[in-house]
Amino acid sequence: MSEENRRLTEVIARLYGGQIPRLGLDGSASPPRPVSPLSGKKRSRESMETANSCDANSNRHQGGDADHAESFAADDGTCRRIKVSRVCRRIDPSDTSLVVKDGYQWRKYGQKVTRDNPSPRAYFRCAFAPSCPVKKKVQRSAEDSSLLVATYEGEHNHPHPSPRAGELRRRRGGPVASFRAPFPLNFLGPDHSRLDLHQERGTRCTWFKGGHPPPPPDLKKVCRKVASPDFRTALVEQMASALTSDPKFTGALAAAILHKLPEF
DNA sequence: CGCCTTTGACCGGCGC
DNA sequence: GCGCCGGTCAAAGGCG
Repeated sequence: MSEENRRLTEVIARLYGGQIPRLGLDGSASPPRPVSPLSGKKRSRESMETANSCDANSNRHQGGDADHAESFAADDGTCRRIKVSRVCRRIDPSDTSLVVKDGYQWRKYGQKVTRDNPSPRAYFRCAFAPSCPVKKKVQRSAEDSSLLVATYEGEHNHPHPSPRAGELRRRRGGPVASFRAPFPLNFLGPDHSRLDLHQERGTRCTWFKGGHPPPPPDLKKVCRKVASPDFRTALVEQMASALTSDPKFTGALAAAILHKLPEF
């Protein structure tokens, strides 16, 4: 039996060896492909080991904020394959939330303490589309508690929601919502006209000129103005200024930089 | 009120 | 056959 297992393992390794594509950090390099859902509740441990084969790679790059590796796991001995990818992120060791922000919406359906790691492993399903087969496991690295390892199984069968859309989506009551930015969302353009994005919920952003009540906005004009290099430069400068003048932001930035510095 | 998280129970594969 | 273990379910409580 074990001999047969060994031979099967070799066959699988030959079949899938060299077919592991590399993606960018956001995993967006390949278009979404339909993926067959896991048949039954479990996958074989052999498949899991295949999926985890990139561990060494991931841990080798702990200096970075995130690492990404990817593999395919065979399912039920058929030719169907499940895309498995891993993402490592460095987080605050005191942060126990087990949340890896990737732009998608996830619904937690379980948490378990595993044998090989004292920190709990959280199980998430994609909540953006009910039929989406993608699952995510998040667990702190056993060696480095400041390293969060997210394992993605399967591929999304829906377009990637914009990062903001993911955050904006309300917990209930429909897909549209407002969000509170950490800095004022009204900008002075190079000609001292003002774009005010800090509106009440349900209203569109409007364009102020000279601080007077706005005329009905001409959306095309607004878009042209926002797209102009002058306005974008002014926008970046004001955003940078707003961020750097916020003591909370500079404090967090300093802490993040200190965290990255090697210890001597 | 409805959605989300938590958490103990349960299920099924695997090794002995 | 039994126990271990990872993964999933689902009831209960929390929260906005």
